[in-house]
Amino acid sequence: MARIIIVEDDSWMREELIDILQKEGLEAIAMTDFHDIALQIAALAPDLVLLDINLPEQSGFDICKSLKATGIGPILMLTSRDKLQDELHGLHLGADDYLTKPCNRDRLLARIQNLLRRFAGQPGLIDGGSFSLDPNTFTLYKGSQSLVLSANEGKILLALAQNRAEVVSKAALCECLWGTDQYIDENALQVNLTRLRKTLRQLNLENHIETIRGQGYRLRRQRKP
Amino acid sequence: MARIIIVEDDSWMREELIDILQKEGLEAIAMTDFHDIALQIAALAPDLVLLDINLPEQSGFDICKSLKATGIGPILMLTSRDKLQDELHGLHLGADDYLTKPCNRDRLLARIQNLLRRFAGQPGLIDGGSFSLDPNTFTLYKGSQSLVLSANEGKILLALAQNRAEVVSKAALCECLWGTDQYIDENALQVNLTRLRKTLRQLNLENHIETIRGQGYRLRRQRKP
DNA sequence: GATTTCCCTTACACCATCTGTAAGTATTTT
DNA sequence: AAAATACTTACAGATGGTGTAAGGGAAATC
Repeated sequence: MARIIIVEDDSWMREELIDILQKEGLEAIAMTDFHDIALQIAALAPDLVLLDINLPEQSGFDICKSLKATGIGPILMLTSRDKLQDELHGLHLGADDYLTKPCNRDRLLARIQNLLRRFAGQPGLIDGGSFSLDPNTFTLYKGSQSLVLSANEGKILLALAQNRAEVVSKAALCECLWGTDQYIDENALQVNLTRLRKTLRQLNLENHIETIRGQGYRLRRQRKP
Repeated sequence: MARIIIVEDDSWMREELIDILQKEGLEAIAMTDFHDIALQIAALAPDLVLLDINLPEQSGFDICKSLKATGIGPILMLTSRDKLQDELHGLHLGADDYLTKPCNRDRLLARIQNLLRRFAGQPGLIDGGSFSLDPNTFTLYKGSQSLVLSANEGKILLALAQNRAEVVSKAALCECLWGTDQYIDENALQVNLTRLRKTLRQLNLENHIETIRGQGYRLRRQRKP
């Protein structure tokens, strides 16, 4: 369950936000403005921070800055519509998204889900040496080219890329594909490996999966690091 | 073709970057550091800015700040590995991604493509009233739920959402589906509409597409704005 | 060098999804 | 009531992902 911290001084608005989030099964923690709030927030390790920009003590922008300095996840800023233009440049500096108040409930939730999704995949691409792999979408990047792998291809390549230059056993790969409870066939793995190799060839990634007879497979080290 | 502006004072590095980008079919424009560079960059309307952080005149971070203030697209920062820690907090404040020098060519390109992709979809979600629609992926958001529409469903809903509360003619929707050159069938449109309505029901979006007999269809105005 | 063991490839069938066609039903208008 | 318009359902083709099965190939072993 995603944990969301709300920083908002208007009590009515605050309650409304909590209500909206909790009804969607999100963990909502509300805070009012106070000194050193950024550290407190960071300690709670939220998945997202909902930050009002009009706070009495300090500007939401300052908090945003502090939060980002601690490496905290996505920040969604709230601002009133009539002040939008004044503050837009500030928002762009730190926030990951912003929304004007009053805001549509579903719009707010959509943005939140969007941000959670976007940041769920951090720390981002897996480095496979001569290519990169998005572990969430199984999108494979090489140079300016990219393609989306099928589920099975993605699982295998991810397992190999996560243990780069290490041998990964067939059993381990089978587990990646079908879990522990279900055992399909080592031949099925073999077929999927062939398919993956064929797909890799589309991006000129030939001979990148090395066979270690009797042990398993591993990614060949890249040519030029 | 994506236009990328490079801000880098080291001539060797600059040429290398230009070379890498151009070989990938990207439009590369290189600039060295000078006063008011941000305005010049903004005038070129780049799709991405590749920004070195160690510049003689001013810090890359300042440029980043100025660029973001003008609403310029994604910024990818370059920093040398040994100064990474010193500057990480700065990068987080403005840049959309960062990379350490020296960097792997493919890794650089992968990041660039990633950013271009991420920002291609701006300004983001289409507001459909009681739902939101990502016009690029045809992902439909309502509350915390979401699902991915098929291509045809997405095209229809997008056309309706873009003209919210306006009647969209069948002919216009047909054009959205199959273009001007190919005319399939109004019945085919009808079937796809039924399918879209059925899919919308999965998110409890009932009766959201209104039929205007003899004219076309329109999105019903949302209940609570 | 022959045999065995392991690895690889190919072709097939199944399933799911998306799609247009066609026929029939329901609703509104005249 | 009849006609026009809108809707629903079922069907078939196309595509893509998947496991199965059978056979070819390469490497190790004897």
